[in-house]
Order: sequence, then C-alpha cells, then structure tokens
Amino acid sequence: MRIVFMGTPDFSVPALESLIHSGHKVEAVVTQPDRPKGRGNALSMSPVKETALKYGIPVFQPTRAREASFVEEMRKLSPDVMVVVAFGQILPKELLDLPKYGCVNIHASLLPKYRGASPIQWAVIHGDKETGITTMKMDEGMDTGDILETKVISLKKDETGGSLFDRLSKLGGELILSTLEKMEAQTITATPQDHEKATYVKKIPKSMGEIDWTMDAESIERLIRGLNPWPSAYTWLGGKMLKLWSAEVLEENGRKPERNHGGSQTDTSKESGPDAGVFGSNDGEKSPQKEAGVVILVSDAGLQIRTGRGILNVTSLQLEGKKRMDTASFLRGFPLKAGMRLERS
RNA sequence: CGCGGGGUGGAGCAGUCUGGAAGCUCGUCGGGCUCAUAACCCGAAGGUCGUAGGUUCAAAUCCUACCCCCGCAA
Repeated sequence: MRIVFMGTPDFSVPALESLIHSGHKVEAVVTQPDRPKGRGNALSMSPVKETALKYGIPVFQPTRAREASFVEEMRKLSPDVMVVVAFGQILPKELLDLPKYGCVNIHASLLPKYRGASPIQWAVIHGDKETGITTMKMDEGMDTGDILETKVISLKKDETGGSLFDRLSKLGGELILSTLEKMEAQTITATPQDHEKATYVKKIPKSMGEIDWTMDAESIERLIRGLNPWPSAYTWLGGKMLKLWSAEVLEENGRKPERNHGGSQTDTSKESGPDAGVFGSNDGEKSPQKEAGVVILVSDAGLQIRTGRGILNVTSLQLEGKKRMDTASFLRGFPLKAGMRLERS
C-alpha cells in the first residue's frame, strides 16, 4: 500500500521503520515543526523527521494539519492509507476521509480504556496487570474510532513508564503490519468501542511528579515507576529538587512484604524500625500523616521514608545538578540523617 | 547567544572566595581479631585535580578558550 505516515516522538519511530521495511511504500512523513529544545534552546527536529531523512522520505511539517494547502498536498499524494501514531495534532475530517482505507491510529492502551494523551504512564501508575496496543479506524473523536486489532501484554513487576513505552512502541510496529495486511485482504472487521466503558487520561503535567508523602507507599512506588524516565517523581531536600528513580515498599517493621514476620505491631505507637528512637519527642500523637515524608533510617540498603501508610525504601535517586546514582553512593557524599523531612522549604 | 550547577585515586564528595605539602566517607588489596560477619582494629596500593594556553618564585585554587555531564525553562 502507499502510505502517508504521521507521527512525532520516539514512540512513533518503530512503527515508521516497520512500515519502511515492509512491502509497503511510505510516500511521505508528516511531523510537527522543528522546535527549540534542550539546553541552549537549539532548534531540533522530531525523532520521526530524523528517521524519515535517514531513509530519504519527503517530510511535511504543517503548523496546523487543517491548513488548506497541506490538505491539498495530501490529496495530491492520494495515499491508500494514513497511519497516525502520536502525531500531536487533531486531523480534520477532510484528511480522515481522504485515503481509500481511511486513517489508522496506533494507540498504546486497550481501548476504550485510557483514551487520550498518556496511557502508558497511567497503566503503570494504576498498577494494572496488563495493557496493550490497539489499532483503530480514526474518526473525529479523541480515540473513539472503531477497533481493528488489539494485542495484550502483561506488566512486569519492575515496569517503568520507559520500559513499557519501549515494549508497546515495538508492539505497535508489529501490529500495524498485521492490521494493514488484513485491511487490504478485507478480512478484518472494525468493531465499535463500548463507549460506556471509556476512560480518559490527560497529558501528564510535570507537577504530577511531586510526591505527596501522605499517600500510601505502594502508590508512591508506582508513581515513581510510572514517571520514570519522564517527567520523573521528585521531592525536595534542602531546597533542592531530589528525583527518585527507584524504590521498594516495606512494611511498618521495615521488612519486605513477602516475609510476614509475625510481628504484631500494626500501629505506629512504638518501634517502626531499628532506629525508632528518632521520634522521641513526638509524644503519643504519632499519626502517620504528620510524620509522612520523614526519613526514618539511612543505610547502604536505602533510604527509608515514612509515608501515609507503609515505608518507602528509596534505592536510586538524583539530586538537582547531580547525576543519577544509587542511594548508597549518594550517601557517601551527602550526610543525610534520620529525622530529616523531605519537603519543599 | 534562555537561566543555573558540576568535572579532584575505582564510587560519592571536601578543598577553589583569602595561591604555598592531595584530603574525607566508602570500595579494593594485605594482615589481625572473632564460632562468625556487610562488624571491628592495623597497614598498603591507587590521582595528568576535564583539556589547552596564560599570570606567578609557586596554580586544584587566579585569567582566557575549548570539551563533557547534569538541573530548570520550552
């Protein structure tokens, strides 16, 4: 088939390459205009554009996809199908109706769940057991088109936004080939989504990474994984931003959840770990809420922090201006003591 | 020229302002102690102080240029 590919970020690249290396002909690539980016504000091109240039494919970068001149260009190309992967712009109906087989979108979730901008991170943040890729026939709504094919994968225990991003991105490249093949052979039926069950996820703002220590440890741990490597979960230490890259959940007694050590101290009235002494002054009122964010134990094995429920053991972090490192290394150069509180000051 | 932090033995850092013997925590190696240990004690190896110039009797430290890493902002 003669294809026009539309996409912008890294996520789109595997699909583009997969199409290029298939029997299809990618006539043109459409991507967002070059933007100032990174340190020094240097103008840089989208990953999709870089890939297109590498293979010598014509690139279009309309400011707005609904511009008449752009639509006209596409009409001239008269592609059989347009494949859209994380393009970043809404397509006008004229474009949707233009190709013979319509526009096919690759979405990184099992629709109708997680329609919208950031399905990958949310699957991790919510602690879902599985997620996947959906190819669908685009219509005018946001991810509301009829479903063509889906592919399910299960999340790993240490899945991060980044690792899932990579896996789904590759999977998308595989699934689109299968979908196009079946469309061409007319052996596929587009199934309408169950709109009743639809859920939406918004674009993730950077501020979402600021950790609320009154949440329970499991949620925080998932947030850290979901937002790794971007935009990352963070807290504050001495007025500086402290990014947390990986952590594990511990029970109140400081042990890992697996081995339930019979210890019956379910409340926080006394010991909460080997160094419980640091709380000496807090009398009886020790609501976890008040102590949330306090460092309760510092060791090479990690940095134990009290949360609204449970303890979070941070094992890898990064202080503003420094590079990412494991907690043990960090502690050798930064004298962090138990009792300190991680909060914005 | 968007703003800012940093490059010092294998790791993480101090020292730079106020030039004048290369230091701290840890790791590594050797020895000791111990029933034993990631514990403790003693000792050792290991560094072009990012690169290139300049100033000086003397530069990690002051000046100039460049390279690399990182945080913010988009």
